[in-house]
Amino acid sequence: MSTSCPIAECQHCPTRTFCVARFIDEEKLSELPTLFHVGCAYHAGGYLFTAGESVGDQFHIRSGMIKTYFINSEGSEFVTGFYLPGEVVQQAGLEGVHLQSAVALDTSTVCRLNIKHLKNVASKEVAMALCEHAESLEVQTLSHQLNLKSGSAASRFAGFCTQMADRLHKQRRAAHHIPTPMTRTDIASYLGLTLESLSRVMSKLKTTGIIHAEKTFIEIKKPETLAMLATHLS
Amino acid sequence: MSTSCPIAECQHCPTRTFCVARFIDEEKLSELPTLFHVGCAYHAGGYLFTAGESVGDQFHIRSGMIKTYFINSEGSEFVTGFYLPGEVVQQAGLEGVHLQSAVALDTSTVCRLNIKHLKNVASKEVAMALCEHAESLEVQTLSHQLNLKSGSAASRFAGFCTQMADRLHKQRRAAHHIPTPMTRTDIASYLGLTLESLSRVMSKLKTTGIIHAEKTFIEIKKPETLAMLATHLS
DNA sequence: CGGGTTCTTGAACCAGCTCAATATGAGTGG
DNA sequence: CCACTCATATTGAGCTGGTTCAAGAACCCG
Repeated sequence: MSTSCPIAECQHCPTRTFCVARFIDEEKLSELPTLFHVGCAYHAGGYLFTAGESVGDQFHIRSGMIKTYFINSEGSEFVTGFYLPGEVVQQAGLEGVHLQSAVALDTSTVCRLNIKHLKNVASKEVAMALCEHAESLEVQTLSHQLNLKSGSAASRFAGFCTQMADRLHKQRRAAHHIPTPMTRTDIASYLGLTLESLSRVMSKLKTTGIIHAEKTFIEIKKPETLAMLATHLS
Repeated sequence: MSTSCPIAECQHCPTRTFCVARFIDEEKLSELPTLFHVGCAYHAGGYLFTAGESVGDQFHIRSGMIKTYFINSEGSEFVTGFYLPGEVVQQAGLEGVHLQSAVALDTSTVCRLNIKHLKNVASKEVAMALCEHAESLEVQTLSHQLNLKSGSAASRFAGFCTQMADRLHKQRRAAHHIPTPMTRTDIASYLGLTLESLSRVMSKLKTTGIIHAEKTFIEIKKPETLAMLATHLS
């Protein structure tokens, strides 16, 4: 149950309570330095991995923001997710080849955990931690899928905001202030909308005082109204 | 590498080459009977599990067809997948509570593998097999997500057909003949369309001779045209 | 202060939705 | 075996929200 991490940098790490490192046996701790790289730095536009590369690492975000996307057969980009500090970017299947690419939207630091080595020292607790990740990923995917299918443009955007707010809250950060280092085009793609539709929706929500939006952040003024918009499908 | 299964019923099982049972150590084989139930029968409308139940089993489909779905906050049903013989229905996170419900669309037989027991006898190979499942699930989810975002009604339906055809082919079955024990409403929900839109699309494809459709099956007449429709987003 | 990218706003159009009527088919009971 | 009933599927007509195309405004960075 000890959540203390042997490496000094980990003490203040936002992912400390999630990190699989907390499950590694005492006698295996010495292998940790070969197991992962702590706090790799990326600047905006830097790739964590690209589609087609073989899967090697699990990426724990410590600061900044990451977007994942893939390219369809016609060359258009489809954004599949945004990841906050404290969250983990990984392929659900930890084998094979990356299906997506992951890129830093901002200056970001990331811990890279080598999966192959991880498996060698893996205990049942580690396996369970990986399963937990998979589950929370699935929850996110399902709710996103629901959002894509059902909602109007406004409800999709509202859903995006409330989801981000929830995730920020989970990381002990201000839920009403959503940083947006990504472009509007990225958000639109994530929501399955055009840039213009998204822009219109945001304008309307701005004039009704539900949100305040600037280039680099969205501020939620009326969370309840937004939550209603998100669930009330119309 | 031995793929022989100790239980007689398994010899002709379509999931034999996927089944995690092939990785269980010889000395643990005796525990198999407590590990899973072979060939549970469900009739149309029978539930494998429902949302909210705690996750206990992994379901290997041997015959029939299964649909998974969930209900949103407003009570409408959203179909998330159809599963063929030889495929596996499971929660990606093998812990916690089911997020979705799974129901038989037809008379179906299913092997229920108890996950808790499975983990006790689990080897690294089993863990890897579970990861493989997770990966193929992710591939499916991503391509479905893409389909939902990008395509017209026709391309979504075409995507559905070609995906089903691929999966049937993978199970050594006639790829051009897709059994459809589900209702049109189910398919429409899966594709994020209304029943009427789907019906119109199917009618058009029928009159152009690309498919032939009856209540219980869809027959693909021109696979290439259909594949083109699926990828060519317009 | 340009020059490029990103974002906003407007106007026309169209794919898919809604509402509504009809058709088909499976199941039931006479 | 046929008639009735209910659920499911098809087809039509009009509407609407989101897209497309296009022009202009704001912003960033050298």
